[in-house]
Amino acid sequence: MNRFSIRDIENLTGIKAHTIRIWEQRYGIMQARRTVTNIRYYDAADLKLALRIALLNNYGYKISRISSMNEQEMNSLIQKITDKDFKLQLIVNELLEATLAMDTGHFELLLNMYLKKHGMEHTMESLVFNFLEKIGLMWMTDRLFPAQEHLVSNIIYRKLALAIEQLPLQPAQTPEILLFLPEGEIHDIGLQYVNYLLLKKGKQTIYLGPNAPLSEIQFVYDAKHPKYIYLHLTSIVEEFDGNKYLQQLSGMFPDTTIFVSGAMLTSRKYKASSNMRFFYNLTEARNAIIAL
DNA sequence: AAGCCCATCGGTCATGAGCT
DNA sequence: AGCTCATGACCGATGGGCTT
Repeated sequence: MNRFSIRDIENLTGIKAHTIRIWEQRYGIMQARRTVTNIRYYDAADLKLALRIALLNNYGYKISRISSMNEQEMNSLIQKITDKDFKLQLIVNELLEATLAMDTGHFELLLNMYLKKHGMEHTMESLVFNFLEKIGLMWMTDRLFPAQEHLVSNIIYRKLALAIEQLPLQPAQTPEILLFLPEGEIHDIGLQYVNYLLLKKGKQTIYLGPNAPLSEIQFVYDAKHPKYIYLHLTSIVEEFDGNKYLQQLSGMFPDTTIFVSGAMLTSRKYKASSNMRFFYNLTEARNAIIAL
């Protein structure tokens, strides 16, 4: 945990592992410590530096130039660059560093600054999802303590809840869309964000949230008769038979259009029933759902 | 301007060893 | 056994600088 392999660094920075080895060899940067069996490993401080180097390198700085800089030079150079994408990546990196350091104060400060400047939608779509993608990568490979992930996702969740709270109350009408995550799926920031967008558009929603068993869906459905159902599948648990689950769901609510999103749907074994619409990423799903 | 040389960068391949 | 990692050799693309 919080100890990274060269592959982790590759995934998080986008620099190929071999290139990292070559840079280390040729320029002496990103020096790794080694296990007793000579395998490279990196800590949070190494990752922080690697992210900076990757950022500058992507921006066009030659590695020979970067490797000749000391930390202060690098920092002042980074501060000078005003390119939008560069700034965004920089903040994503800072969020990542704050997460590893469990510096919730700094994390919230960064998030608040961005929210104030860009608003909820832009913050979620460009900053938060970008950040969550990297966090997800670390989470899936056990590079992050669950507590570290929880601390920061709670902050994001709180911002969303506050934004929802501040929306004007809608007059009661037929609920249009039921949102939930299946049992075992606990990461509902994306779902809550879709909920926020729908509410903002004046749609009625029923938000069942994460970890919702089918019996509960049935119960709520019978009482509220939503026009649409939306669910997102994030993490694939070994025991979870997605196809069987989706077929079951489709059979339970044959007259309701069911929207499903999640990267796992790209696998060929998943087939959408006639009342089901698949979306391979959250952005597509979001756009389709708010257009309802 | 065109041609050439050379350094730099980053990619592939082969090989041997570690990991699960 | 099959994947992952480390290393070295080599190769092609690029670009700066120099000569013709």
